[in-house]
Amino acid sequence: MRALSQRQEAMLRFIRQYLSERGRPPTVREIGMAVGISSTSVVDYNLRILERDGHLRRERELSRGIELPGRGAPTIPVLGRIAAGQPIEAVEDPTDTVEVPQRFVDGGYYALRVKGKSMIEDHIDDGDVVVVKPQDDVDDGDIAVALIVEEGSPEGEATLKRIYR
Amino acid sequence: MRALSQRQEAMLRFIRQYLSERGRPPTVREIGMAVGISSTSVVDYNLRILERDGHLRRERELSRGIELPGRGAPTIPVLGRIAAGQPIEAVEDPTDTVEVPQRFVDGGYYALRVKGKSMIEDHIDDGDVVVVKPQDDVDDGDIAVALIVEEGSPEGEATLKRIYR
DNA sequence: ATTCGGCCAGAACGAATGTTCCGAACAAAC
DNA sequence: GTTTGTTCGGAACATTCGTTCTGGCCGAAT
Repeated sequence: MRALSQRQEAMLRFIRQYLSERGRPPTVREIGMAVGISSTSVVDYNLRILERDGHLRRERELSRGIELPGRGAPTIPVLGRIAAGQPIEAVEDPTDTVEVPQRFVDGGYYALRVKGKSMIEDHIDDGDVVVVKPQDDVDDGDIAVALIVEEGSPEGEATLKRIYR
Repeated sequence: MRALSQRQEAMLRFIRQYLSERGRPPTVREIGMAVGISSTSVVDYNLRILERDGHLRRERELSRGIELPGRGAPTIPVLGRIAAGQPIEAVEDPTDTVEVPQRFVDGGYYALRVKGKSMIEDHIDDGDVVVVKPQDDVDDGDIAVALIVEEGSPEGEATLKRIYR
């Protein structure tokens, strides 16, 4: 681990800026163009150093295969589907996730995809994803996922409802 | 503008998910693989439809040249450099920007890159970017950008200081 | 002087990737 | 049935792009 050269600092700055402006990583040649390097081998050479020192990660043989650590919003999994009066469906796609603000990651929150337009008055449309916070007590007017545990139905049933009592 | 087919919906979902997980857009072939399309021409065909209907943008002849609208943190420009006891330098790179939380975009905030380690006790290091909120009155102990307007110096001078009085 | 390591340029190779062409299946309308 | 528009699959092509090879320059160490 050594100090970064001026060129390597410029490369890191450019990658950061390119990423936030364009939403995709730059290519080796784009980096070289930006920091005044004519040869792709030199860019590759310095990228290897930056990777060795932990300033970025690379996927080999992949176009634009540069990743900066600590980027991207955190995600939580979408555990199933929910609709008013319908049971929660099994998870269809285990890789289905949604981006959420940081405060949702460690609070036991989970997400469900809404099926149907029964909550359309609350701007919850078909296909929307609701982030659910488990809590025992609800206040009057809260929107809640009411879970009904039944015999023979290991998953139970759940509906999305506005609670009044 | 027509309703999206099931295939196009699946493509959009996959692109969104890939983007948030990997931090880069997928390739045409990766999209096809994910939604069960064997031919790249079919992916291209549907991507053109999605682009025509405004669901995404594409850069032609560019690998991973897919952009989703409304992505990425908002940015504000870095207007110059600042250092204790030194004048603000002219803007070197008009495309130099920093990502900021949403609340900074419309409050008149602007950003300056810090030169030197004179504020290192406040964890403001050389190369850091400070986001400045213009305000007339400062409280004791605030960190302020003090601007000194001079004759013959149209830009004025500014220093970064902690204010006590 | 010689050697060594760090840094660089130019060129070429091969894989990845976007684009295009051709033909076909299908449904709706006439 | 024929036509028309939409969607699709297979293949080929051209460009982009990551990697590698060869060699050169330069300062420090031997």
